[in-house]
Amino acid sequence: MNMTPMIESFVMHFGEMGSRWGFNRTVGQMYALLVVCEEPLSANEIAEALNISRGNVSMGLKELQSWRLVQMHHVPGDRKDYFKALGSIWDMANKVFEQRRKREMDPTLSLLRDILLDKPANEQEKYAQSRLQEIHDLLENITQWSEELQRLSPEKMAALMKLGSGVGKVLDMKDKFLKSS
Amino acid sequence: MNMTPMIESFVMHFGEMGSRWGFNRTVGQMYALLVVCEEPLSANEIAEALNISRGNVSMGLKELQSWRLVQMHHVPGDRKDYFKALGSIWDMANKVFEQRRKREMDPTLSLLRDILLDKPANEQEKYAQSRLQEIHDLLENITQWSEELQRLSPEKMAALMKLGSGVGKVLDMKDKFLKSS
DNA sequence: ATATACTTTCAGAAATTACTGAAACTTCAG
DNA sequence: CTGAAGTTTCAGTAATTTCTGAAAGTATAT
Repeated sequence: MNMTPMIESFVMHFGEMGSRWGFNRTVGQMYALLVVCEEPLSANEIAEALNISRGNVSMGLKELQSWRLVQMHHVPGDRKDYFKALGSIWDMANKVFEQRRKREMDPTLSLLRDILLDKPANEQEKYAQSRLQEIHDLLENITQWSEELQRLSPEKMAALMKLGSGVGKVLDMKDKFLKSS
Repeated sequence: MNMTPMIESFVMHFGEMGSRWGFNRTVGQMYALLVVCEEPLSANEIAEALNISRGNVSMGLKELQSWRLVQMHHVPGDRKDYFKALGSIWDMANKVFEQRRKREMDPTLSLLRDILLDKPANEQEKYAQSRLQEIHDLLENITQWSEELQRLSPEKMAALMKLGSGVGKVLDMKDKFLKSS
């Protein structure tokens, strides 16, 4: 597995971005490589192509598998494990969103719920709770929304995407529609 | 400025989350503190409350100001600068989304555009480009969407949020509406 | 001008996070 | 059962990121 310059530039870039998207550099590179390669790759091929240690590849693949972004493949008559990116790009985006929601919102939401159950002890806490309530409501809304979006069929998702700058219009439409019925 | 246990637990948690949300721990703590405090705080008060260095506070405030999440305040007859969280919670979420979009999607989008302008040199690159095209389209859609959402008025935003699990229904409605007109 | 009260900068220390590679483990064919 | 071919783990090291604090900078009142 040797990468053409085009593929290499993408793989390296994806590695850099990886850290911003919630996985580390090498995991990002590994995933990028598997996405652009049509045929499955063995762990050794990955390590070689990316020039990283075999152990690191093993851990990275484990992580990608736990996120269901990558699938193991067995080639008959070969003892090696082969790996391939799983699902459509939209699936992968979904997975990333889901992971991030779990790590970035759920813990905060649960802390906020706890705090909001307490009685405010003074004026300062009273004000604080009112702000926390706002944050809580917002996070809960975003969570619900993203769960809803995930449940949407790919076709509906595509329709929603295509709506693009028409979201506002649809809201208006909804009002009209409700009134007229 | 001494924090009650309730406030402290939120501030500390927000600090931990901060790193996941794109700013570092102390910046997260500082912002959390300013959000729950009704009256503006001076840089020294912040440093003292959070037990971090004065220099760090200065850098953090600079960052928060550059994101327009925090506003400087001058109290007449006092030479100190005072700081206060700016805008509604929704504004702040918007800022965070915008920042992240800039850091997490724009660079990738621009790289992908460049790569997709090149002619594929072989079958391997042909396949790679088809996957990259998918990623490109998805990112472009998400970008457009989020820009659209940002442009929406707070009221429409609220309406959209309240829609919650009704997104699917609105899509159906849109079809019906289009047909009937 | 100078003292004072405050803010900012930045080199280096500390803390965190990621990576390596050798050793332990697993699996399977003969 | 043994050894070959493969995988995983994890202690130690490397790289990166964050934080400190002392020094330099700025503004104002007198």
